[in-house]
Amino acid sequence: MAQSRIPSEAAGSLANAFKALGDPIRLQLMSMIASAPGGEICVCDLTPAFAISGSTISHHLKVLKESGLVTAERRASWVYYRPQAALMRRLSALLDMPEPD
Amino acid sequence: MAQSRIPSEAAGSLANAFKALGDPIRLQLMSMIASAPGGEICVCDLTPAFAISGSTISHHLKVLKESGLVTAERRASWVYYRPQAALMRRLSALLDMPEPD
DNA sequence: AAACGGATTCGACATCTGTCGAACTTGACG
DNA sequence: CGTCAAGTTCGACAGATGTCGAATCCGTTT
Repeated sequence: MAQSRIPSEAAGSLANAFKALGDPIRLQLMSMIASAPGGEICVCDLTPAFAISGSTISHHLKVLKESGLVTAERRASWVYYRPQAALMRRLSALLDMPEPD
Repeated sequence: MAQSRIPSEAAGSLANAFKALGDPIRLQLMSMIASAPGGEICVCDLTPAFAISGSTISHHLKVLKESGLVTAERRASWVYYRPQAALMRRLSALLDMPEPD
C-alpha cells in the first residue's frame, strides 16, 4: 500500500479477504488457525472457544474459506482447517508502510 | 497472526480496522491516501477517481477515519487525509506468516 | 453581506450480514 | 442396519451497510 496503488480490478478480491477478517469472531478463528501447531486445527477445537452456536462458527469458517484465507479437509469424522499463507503474506505486504525516519 | 493468538479484547478494534478495508472503494481510497506524495491527499483529488457520489466518498472516508486508519485536517476550503502508518504496520505484522521452507 | 464551491450530514431505501434452531449429511461403531 | 457424533446447510429475522439526492456547514471571494 505504501508504494503501489491497488488496481481497481484487484480491489474486489483483496477487499473480500479484508472483509472476511472484519469480524471479531472470524479474526480470532483465523488467528487460531494460523497459529495452529502442525499447520492445521480441527473444528472441534475451534467451536468450544466461542460462546456462539456451532452453526454460526460453521458459517464464519465458510466465509474465510470462500475468501481464500483458509482451506478445509475432512478426515474421518473431523474437518481440519489450514491457513493459506500466500494470501496472508500478500495482504500483509499491502499494509506494510515504511518506518518513520 | 503467525505466532501470536489475538486476545479477545483486542479482536474488536482490530477487526474494525480490517472491516474498514473490506470494501473495494475504501481499499482504493486507503491505497491512494497511503501512497500520496507528501503524505497527504485532498478529498478533491479522491472524489473524481470514482464513479460514485461525493456524499458516498465522504461516508467511506468517515469509516476509515473512525477505524483509526486515517486522519483528516481542514485547510482553507479543502480537507486533507493522511494515513496512520502505525496502525497499518500493526495490521501488517498480524498477517505476516513465515515463508515456507 | 451575499454568493459560491468544497465537503459533510441527513433521511430514505434496498441489500447484505450475523445469529439461531431445525433439518440434513457423512462417517464410525456397536 | 440403526444410532450416534461432528459439521454443514436451510429458513427466518433483526440489525448493519452502501448508495443517493437534498440540506447543511464552513471558508473564500466578490
